[in-house]
Amino acid sequence: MTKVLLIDDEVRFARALAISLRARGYDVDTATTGEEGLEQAAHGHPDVIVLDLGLPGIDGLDVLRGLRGWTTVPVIVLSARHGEPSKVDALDAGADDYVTKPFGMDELLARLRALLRRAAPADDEPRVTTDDFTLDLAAKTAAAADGTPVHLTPREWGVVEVLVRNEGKLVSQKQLLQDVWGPQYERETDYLRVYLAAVRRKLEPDSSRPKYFITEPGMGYRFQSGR
Amino acid sequence: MTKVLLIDDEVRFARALAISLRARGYDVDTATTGEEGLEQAAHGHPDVIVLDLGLPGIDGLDVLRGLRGWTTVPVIVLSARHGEPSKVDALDAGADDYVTKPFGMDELLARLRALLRRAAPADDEPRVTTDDFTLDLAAKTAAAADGTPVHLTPREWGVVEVLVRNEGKLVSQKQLLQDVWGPQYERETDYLRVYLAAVRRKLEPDSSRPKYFITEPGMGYRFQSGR
DNA sequence: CTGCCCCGTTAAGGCGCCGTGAAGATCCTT
DNA sequence: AAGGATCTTCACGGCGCCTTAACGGGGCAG
Repeated sequence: MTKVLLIDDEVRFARALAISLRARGYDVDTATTGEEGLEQAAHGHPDVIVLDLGLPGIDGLDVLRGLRGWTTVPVIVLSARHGEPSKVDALDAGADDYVTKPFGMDELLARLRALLRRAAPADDEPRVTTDDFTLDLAAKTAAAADGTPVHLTPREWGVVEVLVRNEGKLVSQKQLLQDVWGPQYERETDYLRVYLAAVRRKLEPDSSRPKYFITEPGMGYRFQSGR
Repeated sequence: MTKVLLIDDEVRFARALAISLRARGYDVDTATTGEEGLEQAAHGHPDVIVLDLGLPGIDGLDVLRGLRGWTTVPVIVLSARHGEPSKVDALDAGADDYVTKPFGMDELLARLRALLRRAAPADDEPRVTTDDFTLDLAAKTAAAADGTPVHLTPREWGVVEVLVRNEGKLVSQKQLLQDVWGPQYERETDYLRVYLAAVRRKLEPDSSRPKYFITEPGMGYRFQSGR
């Protein structure tokens, strides 16, 4: 299900929007401050973010920049300001769209659809098969070669998913930590050692000699399916 | 260069916009009817299309649908109509953005930038191939001519990456040390000798007679891909 | 011819990084 | 409130990478 993160301090408006979104089959997270928004963005992995610029505390643009430091998730900015400079600033700070209040709910939803259509293109096979196991990224299920299901915890899935989506490519420790745990965890390399060990124990035929989840010392990790 | 196709029948407006775009380094094609626009879209391979809905003849929405039948090129729709239904229709017909006239030129340009940023992350392969080896800088993989993988350590990758990104150009020892080891190491020329030797041993067919990683005595090093 | 500078080569030492097991903390369900 | 599953934190041992040093060769100038 598509998950929308809504960052807005106007509770009444946010609630109305959340209801509209849920009625149309979206999953909705909400945050009422910039800090909370950044936190939830890292934690909840939304598919799109709706960000109101008129937040108390942190400036909305700083929230946007904080997001863009580590993620390319699509962002629609809402604002009561009509001034053109603020539009340009927001768009150049990394926003994908900018909607001025007041606006029609239907328009916002249409812009959401347009953005999701663009940003989530040809979702090719979220399915990976090797000689020793099968992964279905969409269904979040894993199975050994003989078909017996393998259970992975959420963190383990996070690690596996990032690596598999970058099959063959090296994923730096920093990027892996940012994608799975969030931007403020980029130094916790301990986690990676522990979770790579867990993933290997569950998926590799010989976890002491990994075939699929390869360590590149000092750089990061790599998933390779064949060979 | 980024090419913009501008489909608009208001000649004065189109001309002004074209001038603004060209001044900012875009390549601009123009069309004044829907038919011409479809023709040019097929013929000119634009990177983004700006489409005015208020065209004579063919309805603007039909132009949009005609485009979406065969291409996913980003489209920004312009319109004088303020009605919300038309926005929703256009966005659902495949438009990526919808701007209502009158609007500021800066806003349109900012929306153009945002859209291009999202739609064209088509990072062309950062891949280098020679007769004796291939390098994939993004994936951080190296392979010999016969396909057998070659393992490079982080420092070795650092050296190779700086030299390859400056293909053909001389890179001074100081710059190489600063880029790979950091500014405080700019005098440690010992490192370069050791690591160039390692890189050559792993990549050059005859490491005693380098073809690719050339020493310029007293100055620095150079990577050349052919000959 | 000879001394110097610069570069290539090799090897050894030490340290940082990684894998592993386990225990405490935290979250979630019953 | 209790129990299990999951996440975080820590310490230890081993291996690979980085650093450092020593030696030899080639080019150049005196």
